[in-house]
This record gives sequence, C-alpha cells and structure tokens, in this order.
Amino acid sequence: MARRLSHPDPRAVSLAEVLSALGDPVRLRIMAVLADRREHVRGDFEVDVGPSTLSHHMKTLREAGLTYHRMDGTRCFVSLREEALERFPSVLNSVLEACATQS
Amino acid sequence: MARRLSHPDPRAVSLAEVLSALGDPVRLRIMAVLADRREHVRGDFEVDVGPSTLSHHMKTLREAGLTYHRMDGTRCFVSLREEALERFPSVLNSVLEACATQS
DNA sequence: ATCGAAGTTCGATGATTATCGATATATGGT
DNA sequence: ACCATATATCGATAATCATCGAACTTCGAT
Repeated sequence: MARRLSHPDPRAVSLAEVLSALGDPVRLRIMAVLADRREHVRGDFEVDVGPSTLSHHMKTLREAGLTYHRMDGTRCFVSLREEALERFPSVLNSVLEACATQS
Repeated sequence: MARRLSHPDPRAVSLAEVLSALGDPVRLRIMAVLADRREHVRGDFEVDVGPSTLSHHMKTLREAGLTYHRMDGTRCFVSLREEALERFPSVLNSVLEACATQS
C-alpha cells in the first residue's frame, strides 16, 4: 500500500475538473458523508461497489483536490480539503449542502 | 432539422447528472455565455469544435434540463432554463458566477 | 424551383471511465 | 515469524464520451 498519497495543488485544478469529479453518484455519496467536515474511514461510505472501485473513486476525488487522505496504520482517513473549499467556496459549499440533504 | 427539441422535466434530473453535464470545458464555456440570462445563438459561443460537436454539447446541456432551445427559422436560440435554476438554485448560481468570471 | 445556410442526426473512431478480480504492500495482532 | 486486515495498484473489459465528416432536414432567398 502506498504510504503517502499525492495531493495536488487545488489552485491547479479547473472548475470543469472539479465538477466532473463531482458528477458521479458514488462520489457524490462520498461527499455527502464528508460534508460533516470530519474524518471518515471506508466503512462510513455506504456505496455498493467493490473495494477496488471505491479506491478508484477516492483517487478521483483526491486528484481533483477535493479530499485529503491520511494513512494511519492500514487505515485511510479521508476528509474534505480546506484549500478546496477556498478555491470554489460557493460552488463547493452549495454542492455539499445539496448532496447532504437529498442525494 | 428537428422542429421541436425535447426538454425534460428538471425535477427528474439528479444532481449528479447536472454536475456531470457541467463538468466539461466546452459546456462550461457555453454556460458562461448564457450566464447573462439572455438568448444566444450559435455564433455567440466561441468554442473550437465543429458544428456537430457543438450540437452534441448543446444536447447534453438540454437533456440535463439546463437550457431551453427555441427554433426560429433555421436558427436556434438558446437560454438558461428558469426551472433548472429553481431546482438547484445555489449550486447553479454559484457555478454560473464562477465560470462567468474565470472560465 | 433551386440553391445556400443553419443546425441536427448518423456512423465511425479513438479516448476516457466504471467496474471487477487478482495481486501487491504495509500494518497490527498472535 | 506468521497471518489476517485494510487498502492501493494492475490488467482486463465493457460502456460511455468527445470528436469528426457526411448526410439529411428545414427554412429563406433568389
């Protein structure tokens, strides 16, 4: 398992890339869970895809600069990235609100 | 040419579908032009793709419930759909603002 | 009646994507 | 040392997508 996962500079990510990353039901569901601004582990995301597919979606969100992944032991703790919220504040906050209430 | 183009009920479109439709540079550029809330014709969208490709993107936005297409003669007038703005108000308004300023 | 212009649709193609299972790697527990 | 757990990565596959050019349709003008 990779000990350190790469986190891009959110300023290098375009709005289209962010919206594209958010435009998927599985990833929106993940974002809805992360909307409480706390760290979460894999078991918190109730999505019906296999582990490797979930990894793929997590990678997509991470590479869009939206999430921060902290490895601790064999676990991966995931949370929203503050820098991402600062990049497109109103867009991300409204999406979080929308997907948290009625995903 | 199709005389009437179908416009879906925006309430039947999910947030993921909307964000997916918006998650493309060409379509975001179109939305940036439409952000002034006025009707526009094809020539207003300065995108460097062919006519058929532009049609494809227009169709994507229309089927996401985001745009209204009015045929007049051989011309097609496109505008934002009010119902779409009512569906996800804060999301769409913030995206419009973001892409209009720094697409 | 014919022609050109505008825009959609169709068919094809290459690129991207979502998904899975298998494999790999690191960690924690015994 | 060994084994189970958690997750990432790889390889494959099927589906979706962006793009183009060609053909088609409608309309306006000559």
